[in-house]
Amino acid sequence: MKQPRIPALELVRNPKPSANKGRRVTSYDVARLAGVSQSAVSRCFKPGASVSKEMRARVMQAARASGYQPNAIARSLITRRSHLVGVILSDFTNLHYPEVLFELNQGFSRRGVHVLLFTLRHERDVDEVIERVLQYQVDGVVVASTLSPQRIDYFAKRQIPLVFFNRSIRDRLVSSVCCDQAGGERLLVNALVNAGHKSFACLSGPDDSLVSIQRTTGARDRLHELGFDKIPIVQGDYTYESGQAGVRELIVNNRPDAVICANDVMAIGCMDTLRREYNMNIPEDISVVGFDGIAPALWSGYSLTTIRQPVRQMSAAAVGMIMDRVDRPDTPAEMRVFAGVMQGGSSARVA
Amino acid sequence: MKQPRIPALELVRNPKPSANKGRRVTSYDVARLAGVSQSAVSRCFKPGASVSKEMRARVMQAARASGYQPNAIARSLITRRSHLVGVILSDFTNLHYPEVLFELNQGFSRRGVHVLLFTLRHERDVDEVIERVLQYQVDGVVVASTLSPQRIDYFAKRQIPLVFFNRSIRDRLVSSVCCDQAGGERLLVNALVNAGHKSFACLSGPDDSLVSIQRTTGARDRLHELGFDKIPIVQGDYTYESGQAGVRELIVNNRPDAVICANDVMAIGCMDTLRREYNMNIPEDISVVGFDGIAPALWSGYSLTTIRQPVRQMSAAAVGMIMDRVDRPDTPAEMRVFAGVMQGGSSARVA
DNA sequence: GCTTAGGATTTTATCGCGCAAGTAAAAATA
DNA sequence: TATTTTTACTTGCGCGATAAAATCCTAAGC
Repeated sequence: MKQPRIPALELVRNPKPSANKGRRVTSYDVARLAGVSQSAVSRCFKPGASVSKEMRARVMQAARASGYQPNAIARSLITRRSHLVGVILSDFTNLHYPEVLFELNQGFSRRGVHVLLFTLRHERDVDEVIERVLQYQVDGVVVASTLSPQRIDYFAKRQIPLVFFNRSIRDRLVSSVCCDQAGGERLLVNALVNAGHKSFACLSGPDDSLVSIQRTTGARDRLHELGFDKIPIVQGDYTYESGQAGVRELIVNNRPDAVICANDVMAIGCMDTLRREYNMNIPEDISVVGFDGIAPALWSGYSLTTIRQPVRQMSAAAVGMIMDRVDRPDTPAEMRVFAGVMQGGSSARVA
Repeated sequence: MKQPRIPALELVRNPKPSANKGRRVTSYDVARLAGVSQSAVSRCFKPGASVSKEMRARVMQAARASGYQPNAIARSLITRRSHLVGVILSDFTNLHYPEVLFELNQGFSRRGVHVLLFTLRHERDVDEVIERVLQYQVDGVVVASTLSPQRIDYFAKRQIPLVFFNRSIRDRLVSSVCCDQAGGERLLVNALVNAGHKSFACLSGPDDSLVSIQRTTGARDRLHELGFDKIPIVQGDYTYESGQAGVRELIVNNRPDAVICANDVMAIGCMDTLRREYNMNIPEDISVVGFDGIAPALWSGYSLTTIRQPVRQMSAAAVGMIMDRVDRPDTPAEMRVFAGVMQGGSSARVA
């Protein structure tokens, strides 16, 4: 049975075209204004669609006149592509993360994808946050935190691209972009040992941080290989203050001639404390090395010897991996490990 | 020829409930699993809806079993509330912005609203970026950049809440949250003058930055009031390097005994250069002051005397203003100006 | 010259993405 | 029976994909 043409639907939709205060302008409005069908408007906004020149001109003019902008939300419902990605980071006190976020955002933005940002106060909040991310039908998720295996399974089953940033999972291979933490530490240790340092100490991050463990054990293992045993390790939490507190403890108990810090911010805390509270000269009296390569490490007041993570390349890789898997969902998981590069400074005597 | 009605719609929708690989779970799926209607499922996820205990339990169990999460995109289409806000910031090299972003994100997150992040390479890109933000039907926009009057009109007409962060518009009152830039500079100048400084110099930000203009003219005007004329001003761009370059120029040409920097990062660049290149003691030989109160200003290596912007309060205010206007669109525009607080350090002799 | 078949192109009509609001109906309670 | 709670049905948010219809173009045929 044939439906009769729906009468005057347009009038019902928008009783007074002039009084659309606060109302959104839809493609119907533009269609009516241009005297064409709604789908014609739709095709005009889709690159590569077959539209005649006159039609496109007329529609575009009507669109401009009415201030029409396609509704990305409605569009994503039908295309099943939101052009949204979730980025989940822990905190910003570690100055490394803002740099990562900036690069990720730039990378996605260039591809017409937008970043939905989530920051965690504690890594254990991640599961609750993930649920909220997923409700927005993001095209993918970049996460700098660990996830439960069930959660990872869920992503796999739903075929939602997921890339870990500087995290990897023991049991299975998941897509991730990492910096070679242990390798970086080995570079630092080699340089310190070659320069004649004899007693070492480590300042680690929080013990639920995999990155911290990788770095600290990387350094310790290499020291063991080179014949240095019983390396004292003090635990910090990546903050400046914990760098200060940690080095005080080390100075009192161990008086090392090289302090290996699990990140730059703590290394900077160390340096300030060594100079101002213990009147030590760096690197003559003691060497300090960090990890990350944050901007302040380059400030001439510190000139920190550290391992710079190639943040730009790593971010570009993460973006690329997400987008590849968006286009072809069966792309297999891949781990990409980037070498950190030693950034010579003057906070350590190195060979 | 007329198509026959598609039969067995549910079966077409999801041929094999068990094999829904990659397919989204919808409220229909949950409804079928729980043996209820789709609207019942919908109401179970709406707080305050009238649903019997047994029904809710059954639905929730089915939801859990199938891994159902409501589709926020589809929901927002009908409710006209996306629970998304756009945050537009310029760059991250100024370490102040990550702090702002973090606080904004926390504030919105607590209210169940999510941040869509946009960063500008140049402030002039803002119009293009705004269009993309609006396509996502954001509930509001927080922007730390200037906007054209037409664009502001557009927001007003569409009744989209818009709050400027540390920007205000000359011609009309728009909703904004600001720090009292000039007032902060006056505090600094007063303290410097009282401590006996005689020759001053300013290091400004880029000349398209309203904030920089407000700060630098604020300082200069107060100096004029106190009888100090002809204050040399060197222009920087808020970066560490421009702080270094700027102070070199000042030392060669003017040799001031107090340098007033338009932000902390430049002030830090100044300090490092004065100490390392000119062997000067701070604050004995020269005083340096900044503005913002970023975390590194508190590092004991700098202990910068500066004006701390109350970032947390300002962000909370911005969040509140957006949300108020979301709930009641006719809330009038309001400008909230927060006092910066002087953060005593040891980078300047102050009274 | 005009007409028309046949194909290529453009345009229109319809449907549904997933959900929630409104309304009508049914069940439970007073 | 009258009232309240709970449930089911229908519709439409705004748009894009699809298929159907309309239009245009070309060239053969008279």
